Amino acid sequence: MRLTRYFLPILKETPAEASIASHRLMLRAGMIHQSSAGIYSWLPMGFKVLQRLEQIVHEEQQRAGHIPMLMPTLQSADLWRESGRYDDYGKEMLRITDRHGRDMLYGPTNEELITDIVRNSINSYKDLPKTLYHIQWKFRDEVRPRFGVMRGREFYMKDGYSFDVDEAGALHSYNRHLVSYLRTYERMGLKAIPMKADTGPIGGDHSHEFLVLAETGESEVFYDSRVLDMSLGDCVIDFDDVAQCQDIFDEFTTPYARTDETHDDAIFSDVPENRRMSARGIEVGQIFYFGTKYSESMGADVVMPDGSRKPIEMGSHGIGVSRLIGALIEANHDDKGIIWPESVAPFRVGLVNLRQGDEAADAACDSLYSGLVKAGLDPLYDDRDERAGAKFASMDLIGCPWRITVGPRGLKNGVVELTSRRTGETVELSPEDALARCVEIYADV
RNA sequence: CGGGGCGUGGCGCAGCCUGGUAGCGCGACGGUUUUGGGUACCGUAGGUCGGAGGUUCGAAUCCUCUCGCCCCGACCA
Repeated sequence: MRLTRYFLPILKETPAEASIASHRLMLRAGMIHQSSAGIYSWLPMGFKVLQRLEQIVHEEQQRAGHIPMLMPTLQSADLWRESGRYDDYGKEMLRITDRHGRDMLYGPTNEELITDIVRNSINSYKDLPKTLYHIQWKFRDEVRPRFGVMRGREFYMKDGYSFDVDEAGALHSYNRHLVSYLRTYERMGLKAIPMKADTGPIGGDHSHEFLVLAETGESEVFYDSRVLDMSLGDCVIDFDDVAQCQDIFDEFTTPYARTDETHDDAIFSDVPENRRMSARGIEVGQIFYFGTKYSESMGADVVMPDGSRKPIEMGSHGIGVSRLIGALIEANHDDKGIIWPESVAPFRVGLVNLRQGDEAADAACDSLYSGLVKAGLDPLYDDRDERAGAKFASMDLIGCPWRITVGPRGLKNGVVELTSRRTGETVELSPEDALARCVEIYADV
């Protein structure tokens, strides 16, 4: 993309309403525009990042064997009356009446809808297990939306629902989700720690929240510093392998890691003192096995081999996709701007022409630009007639992980510069080598 | 839902207390200049001062109501 043809409304000054880094930087980098409290338009740059995250989530979900679909945002109140949640949910649920006076609502989540679909089409134990998911906009009418997309009223979320015959199957689904989430966050360059979560009125042991450590996080967390060293890395995972998923689950959930909701000082004190940490965290996902709460109240059951009927064992599992962008920026920025991890960068390489209009510089940039495009590196070419300082500042703000700088001075010696946004390190290379180096960097991203 | 704050050109703000018909910086536009980390200068355009009502000869400014937004807390993912 050539910057002169793009829509990137960069702000030089910080808008007054933004108090935390991610919100400030998203506004300044022209990623979002507030439409009303907790509701945002996603401008082209922000939308691009959102799509990158969405793509990773889709790939990892499908890798784990989960099936994509799409449910509507508007739902009928009748289904929610069946489950009993229409009255329980309170004012957070946005209620709407259509022209015929029917009660509708903007979905804050989709258990009822998916249970309705499944009960209509799944009748036998032979049809299970299944995990269906979608990525769709949700609305929760928060009392106090804040921090930009971190706590919006409208937000984009992947929510998946697992359906199993029995508890053992449901627990495998649960473990499988935990493993797939670990992979998902790792791919995004994020350290998200699974922490034992409160299961609320339904009870049970089986809920974990995934927390990204950040000073601006809304939850207080306590953990054994050992969790920070754990990663899946290149581990090959067979998501149908019950034992392997269980092992990974055990490995990652054994060290102490809890939010203030489930924190227990007595257990925490068993952690060696030098590893006992407390911090703040942003919740970017949650998995939950809740058994038959909805299948019983809504009559979703299957016929078993012996001819009896059994309510389906269910779980629901969510990743806050729009919130993740906030979390990513909180975890990856400096005073100049955003520092995108390679895997989620809206543009993978920034190309800066220091002397627009200079014949040699323009030609070198054009050639590099088409090379980068051909290599699938999705470059952003700053071809504005601006001074070097302004171009550098813009690139630093929007956070392209790599920047190729082209100017007459370097070209005289046959070189351009390749700079890492994260380290600031610069190397001089021939244009061909700079391109090759970028291809190499992104080879396995 | 309790507490606090703010609405004035696209953005950041001053003016309000002590009423006299709106100003600064950034940005935009036109020019000159400059050219490897947000260049300097000259000029131009752009505002029913969130809205409604009231007081007054006169309201951005005072009073009442209202809408919107932000922050702290409680709540929630």
